[in-house]
Amino acid sequence: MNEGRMPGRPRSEASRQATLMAALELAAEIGYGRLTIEGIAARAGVGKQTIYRWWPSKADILLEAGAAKADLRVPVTDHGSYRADLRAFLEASYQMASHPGLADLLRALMAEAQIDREFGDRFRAAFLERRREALAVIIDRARERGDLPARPAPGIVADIVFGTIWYRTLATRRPLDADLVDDLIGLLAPTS
Amino acid sequence: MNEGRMPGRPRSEASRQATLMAALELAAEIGYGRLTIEGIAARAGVGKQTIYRWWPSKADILLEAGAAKADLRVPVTDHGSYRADLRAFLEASYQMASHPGLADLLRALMAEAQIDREFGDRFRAAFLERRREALAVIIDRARERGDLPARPAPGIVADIVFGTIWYRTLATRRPLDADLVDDLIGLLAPTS
Amino acid sequence: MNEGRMPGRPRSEASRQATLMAALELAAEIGYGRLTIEGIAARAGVGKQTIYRWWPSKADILLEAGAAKADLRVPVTDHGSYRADLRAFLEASYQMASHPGLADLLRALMAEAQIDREFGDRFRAAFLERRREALAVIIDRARERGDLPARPAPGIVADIVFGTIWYRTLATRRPLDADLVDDLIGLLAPTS
Amino acid sequence: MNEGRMPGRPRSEASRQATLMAALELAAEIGYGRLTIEGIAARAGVGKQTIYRWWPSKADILLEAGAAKADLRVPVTDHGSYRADLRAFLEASYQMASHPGLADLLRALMAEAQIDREFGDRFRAAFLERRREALAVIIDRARERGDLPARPAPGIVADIVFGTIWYRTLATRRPLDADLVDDLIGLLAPTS
DNA sequence: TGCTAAGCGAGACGGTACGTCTTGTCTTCCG
DNA sequence: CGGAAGACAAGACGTACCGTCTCGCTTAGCA
Repeated sequence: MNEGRMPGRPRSEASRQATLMAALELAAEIGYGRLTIEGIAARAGVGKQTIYRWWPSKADILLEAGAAKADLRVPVTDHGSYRADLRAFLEASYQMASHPGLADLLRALMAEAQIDREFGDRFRAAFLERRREALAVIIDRARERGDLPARPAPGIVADIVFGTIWYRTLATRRPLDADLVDDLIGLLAPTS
Repeated sequence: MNEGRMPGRPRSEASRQATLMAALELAAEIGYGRLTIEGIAARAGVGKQTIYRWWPSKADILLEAGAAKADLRVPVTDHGSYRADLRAFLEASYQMASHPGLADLLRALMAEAQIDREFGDRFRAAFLERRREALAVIIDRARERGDLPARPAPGIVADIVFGTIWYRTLATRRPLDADLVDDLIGLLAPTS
Repeated sequence: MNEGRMPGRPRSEASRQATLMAALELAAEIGYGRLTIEGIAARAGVGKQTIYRWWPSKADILLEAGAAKADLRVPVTDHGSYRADLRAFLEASYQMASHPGLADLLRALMAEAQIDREFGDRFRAAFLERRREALAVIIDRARERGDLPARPAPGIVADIVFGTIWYRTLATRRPLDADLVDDLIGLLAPTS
Repeated sequence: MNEGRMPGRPRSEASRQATLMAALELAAEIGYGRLTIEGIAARAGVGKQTIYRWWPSKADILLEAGAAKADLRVPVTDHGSYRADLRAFLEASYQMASHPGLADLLRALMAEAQIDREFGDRFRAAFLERRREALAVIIDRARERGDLPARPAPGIVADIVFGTIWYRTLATRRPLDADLVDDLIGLLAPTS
């Protein structure tokens, strides 16, 4: 649909990259709370209007920057059993949530999603739902194998898994650890 | 230690109440994102300085207002078994999270706790830790009864319980429901 | 040095004019003491920052507004004699000091010059010194004509002339009148 | 009518003195522009209300403090001639205006008199008119002696004398000096 | 000796204005 | 026409003082 050349000067990829980079750096240096559009524009050497033209809010800049930096796909390769698949998924997740810069970014985006409803919808679609879909692949595979416990229901497994990860990130600020992974697997994919 | 009268004009309880009330009302009407200290002061008929003198941020006003409104103690009365105690606790929690005004308030406070580190510490101490302590009472009672499963460890039970509740509140915006309560109990306090 | 176009949006002449006008009107209506930058901005339909960007204080706004309104050059045209030149100068001055709005403005600026040292320097340079220079032209001309009394010295003539005008304005609030003009001329430029 | 003792606790002379002293010291240290009633009360160890009970503005405190400190009567003792009386008066005046603390105080009070009309009336009555009356004594004595020039009229002499002194104080910030005294006497009380 | 009345230090109150910061829009010139 | 620069209107921020109002406590004269 986009193959026909657009009229006028094309969007500057350099400005886009500079903006995303500046937003990530500034957020890391001064924190999301003190992040401003003016600051990002100044750091990036970019006009403010250029930012307003392409992103609806500073949270959207970070969402795109985060998506670009850490391509957030989690491995859903087949490890032979639901239990092994789940362990791999959880360990990848806790790797991710343990990276301090990334954890700070996710905290800020989840916070903004509560305050700005419209960004919340975009964040859910662009991040939260993708993560649930990744887990859904594992669960579907287990169901086909006949490997999946009757309870809890698939959606509730996701609520428990992601709930625990997010609660650790947002409320206790302790990262996910190996003990918690073991306990979750013991509960959700028992051996017997 | 404080019973000796302080010198100077005593704090006005009327102003305190008016501020808390105004903050709750305005947050409900226009949302936390558009809430301002100026607006609260105007609605309450109170000087801005009076607010700044007693609360460090608008989130702290809402924290105190929420604590005053819904005295957040959850029932930890003894229902005879860990399973019954846990069910009562979860049902009370999901009652609370289902109250739309209260859920919005908690979302906003959890969001602010991510953005403002110092408020985060106060929020954790005044709300999150109290909730964990309530659950700890139930778990201790179960341990004394010999009613408590070996795994998961008590702290992790709390992470799973509160994680699931908060994830539903923050990420899916669907309240806790009876199915989820059943599944959680099935996992954490199995019958056999 | 400035002829090359500046980058960015140029200063809005409309905002500048509106600010000067609003300041003069408000000062006339409510008096200098009750004049506020917020009020000027509101009346002018201008952002506060636009005012702070271009003027260091409300007194400077009025100084510029006054300079713009009554272009304060006094006639120094040659009337043939020191006596006639001096009379013309004094009569123009007392015309000016008799205009009630202008007298109020000058009173306020002289007052502010006492309280704010830095504005005092600007006021001296932009107004008081210019007036002394105008009188100096008359005195120089008289000296060339051989028309100038030996005493008092030129600088002291200025102190006496302007001192009397300002004292009437500030201390007695009676404007300069014809009698005082006659007496000053009789003293400073006697006939014999 | 007031000689009968008032009921209630009498005014504290200690608080009055502390207030006047604190006002003078603070004005000298930080300048009239940054002087505040709160600051005076704090420095004096006095309640704000105690100040508001007795003085209508900070300028009135300084007016009373100045009057107390330098009792401002100028010598009007008879020196035998108008010329000698005038010289004594001018020299006493320029002594006064040369004292830097006092000059700053007078500048501030004259400035405030322009901005606050009601204080202006009090300042005129308590200070400016008294000074004119002192000069009037000298002029009356000269008239009785037959020593007084026909022109300028007595009131205009005062305008010229005080005008010159104040102009030097307010506009040029150079104190009155011996040359100016000589020239003024030469003009207003010529020898022949 | 106790009562009444006003002044006292302290400090919170409702407000106003400050000067700064940020937002999102606009207006210019350059490439 | 996209982009950098930067001025613009709007308005919230947190601070400083304002002038007023309670407090509990003197400190006097009057009973």
